[in-house]
Amino acid sequence: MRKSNVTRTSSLLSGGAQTKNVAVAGVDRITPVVRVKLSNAVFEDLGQAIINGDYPTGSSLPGELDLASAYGVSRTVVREALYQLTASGLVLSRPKVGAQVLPRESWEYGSAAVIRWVANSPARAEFLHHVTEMRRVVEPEAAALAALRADDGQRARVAEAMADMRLAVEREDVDLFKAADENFHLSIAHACGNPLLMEFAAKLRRAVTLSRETSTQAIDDPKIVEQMKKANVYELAQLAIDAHAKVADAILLGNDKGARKAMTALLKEVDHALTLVLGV
Amino acid sequence: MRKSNVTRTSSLLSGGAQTKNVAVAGVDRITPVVRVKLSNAVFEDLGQAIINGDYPTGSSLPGELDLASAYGVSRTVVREALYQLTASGLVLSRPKVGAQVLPRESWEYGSAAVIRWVANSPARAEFLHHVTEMRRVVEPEAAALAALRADDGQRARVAEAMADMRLAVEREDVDLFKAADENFHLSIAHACGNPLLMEFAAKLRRAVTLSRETSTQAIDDPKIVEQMKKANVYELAQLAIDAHAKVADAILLGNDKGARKAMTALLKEVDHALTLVLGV
DNA sequence: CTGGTTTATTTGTCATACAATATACGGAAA
DNA sequence: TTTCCGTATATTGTATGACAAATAAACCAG
Repeated sequence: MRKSNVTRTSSLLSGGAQTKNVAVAGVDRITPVVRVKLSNAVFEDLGQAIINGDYPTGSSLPGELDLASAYGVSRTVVREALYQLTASGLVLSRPKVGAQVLPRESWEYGSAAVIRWVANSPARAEFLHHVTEMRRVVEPEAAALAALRADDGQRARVAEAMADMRLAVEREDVDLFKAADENFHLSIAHACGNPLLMEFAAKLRRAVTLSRETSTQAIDDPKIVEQMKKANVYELAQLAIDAHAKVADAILLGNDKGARKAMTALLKEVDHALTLVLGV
Repeated sequence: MRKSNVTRTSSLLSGGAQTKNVAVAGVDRITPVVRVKLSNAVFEDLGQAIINGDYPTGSSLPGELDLASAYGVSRTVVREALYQLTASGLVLSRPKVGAQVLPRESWEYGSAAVIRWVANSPARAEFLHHVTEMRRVVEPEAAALAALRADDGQRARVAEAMADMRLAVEREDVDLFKAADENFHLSIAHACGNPLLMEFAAKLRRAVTLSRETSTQAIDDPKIVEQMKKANVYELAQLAIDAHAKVADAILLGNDKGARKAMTALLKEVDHALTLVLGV
C-alpha cells in the first residue's frame, strides 16, 4: 500500500503532523536543507501531543503499525521515536498493551524536550508560574555562588552581558535587550560552579524564553495589552538596568550576599514587569 | 579501543541473549519473568560507560555494527539504545561520523538515568557534594511551601514518616530508619505544590540514596570506618529525631518560615553525619 | 459463574537492502 | 607545491519482512 519513498518522506511533515498538531505548517519549510531525522519529527509531534493532553494518562498510544501508517513512515522510525519518548519518561511500552502514557509525576521535567513541549502547551501559564517560583529559589543562590567562584572569563561574560544591556537601552533595541538579558542570566548560571544548579537555572531561563516566543499570538488578551500600555517602557528599562547592574557589580566584586540579595530584588521587582512587556 | 568495557557488557547480556539465539530448551524457563529489553540493557551500559569517561567528550562511539556484534545484538537494538542516549543528551549521531559524545553541559543531569549513572561513576563523590549543595537550596524552600500548601493527606504522610522514624530509633532498626528518612523528605517534596520543585527535590534525594547504596562496598575506606566508630549512634539518632520533628511540626502547623529554618538546620547539622554513618 | 486454557494481537528482535550523507582520497588547476 | 573540487567509500538513516515473545481477551471445561 505504500510505494514511493521520496514523496512519502515529505508527506510525513505535512500530512502526519496535520492530523495531530495545530500549526506545523511552517516547520517543514524552515528545514528543507537540513534534513530532519524522521524519528525526531515523530518524537516531537508525539511528545507535544501527549503533553497537550491528547493522550490522557494511562491510555495507550495507537499501535506502532497504526502510527507508522498515520505518519507515513516505517515502523522502525516509530519505534525509535518511542524510545526517545521512553527516555523522556512520557511512555512505557509493553507487548500487547502498547505504549502507555505515564503519569505526570514521571515525566522528566528536567529534559529539554519536555520543557519545550510544556512551554508550548495549554498548561503554559501555570507552568510559567511554577518556573518563576523556582527561579526565585535558584537564581539568587546561583548569583551568590557565582560571586564566590566565577573565574575571570566567566566574570567577563557577565560584564559583557551587562554592557550589552546598557547598549540595548541606549539604542532602544528590543531584540538586543532580550539577548543581553538571556546572556546575563545564563552567564551567571554557568559561573556558579555547580553543574546541577547550572543546568537547572539555564533550563528555567530557557523555559521563560520559550514561553515568550510561543506566546506572541496571545497578546490580544486585553488585560495584558492594558498593562503594556500603562507601563512606561523607558522607566522600566532604567529600572531593569539598575537592578541588573547591582547583581553584576556584586558578582564582579565577589560579594556573595550582595549578589543574592540583588538577584532576589531583581526577580521580585523587575522581572515580572519585563515579562509582561516583552510578551507574556 | 574500548574492548574491556564491551566484553564485560557482552557477558552481562549473554544470559538473556543466548537463550534466545541458541534456543537451548531448559535455559528459557529459568528466567522467563524478568525479561529485560535488550535495548535498555545496551542503553544502560553505554550510558554508564560514557559517564564513567570511557568515551571522552567529542569522540565517537564505535559504529553501530561494531556495537551490535560486540554486544551480541542486532543493529536495531543498538540504534534504539542510541536513541535513548540521544534523549538523555549524551550523544548526537550523524551519518558517517557516528555517535559523538556531547560535552557535559548538554547532559540531562535531571534525567533519572543520568543521575543513576553519575551516582555510580568515579565522579560520585564530587557529584554528591553538588547534590548536597543543591539540597540546601531546594529542600528548605520545599518545606516552606509544603507548610503553606500541603493538603490533609500530604500532611498525614509527613506525620507518618516522622512516626516511622521514631519507631525505627526505638527498635534500633536501621533499614526502617533509612526508609522513614527517605519517605520524610519525599513526602515534603510531594507536598510543595510545584511539580518542578517536587521532581528536582525527589531526584536529589534519590541521588543520595543511590550513592549510599552503590557505595556499600567502599566502606573499607579506613577514614570512614574511623568516623563511624567515633560517632555515637544513639546520640546521633536522637539528634536526627529532634531535627526532623522540628520540620514536621512546622509543616503540620502551617509555619512556613519555621519549616524553612528547621530544614536548613536539619541539612546543615544532621544530614551530613547521617550520611557518614549510613554508608557514604 | 469460576478458573484455567487457548487464541489473537501487539511489541521485541533480527536480517537485509537501499538511500542519504559526510569524510577522505585523489586529481586538476593555479 | 598548494588549493580547490569532484569522486569514492564507509557509516548512518530508512524501509521492509519475518519470526519470537508476551499478554489481554476470548474461550471452554467444570
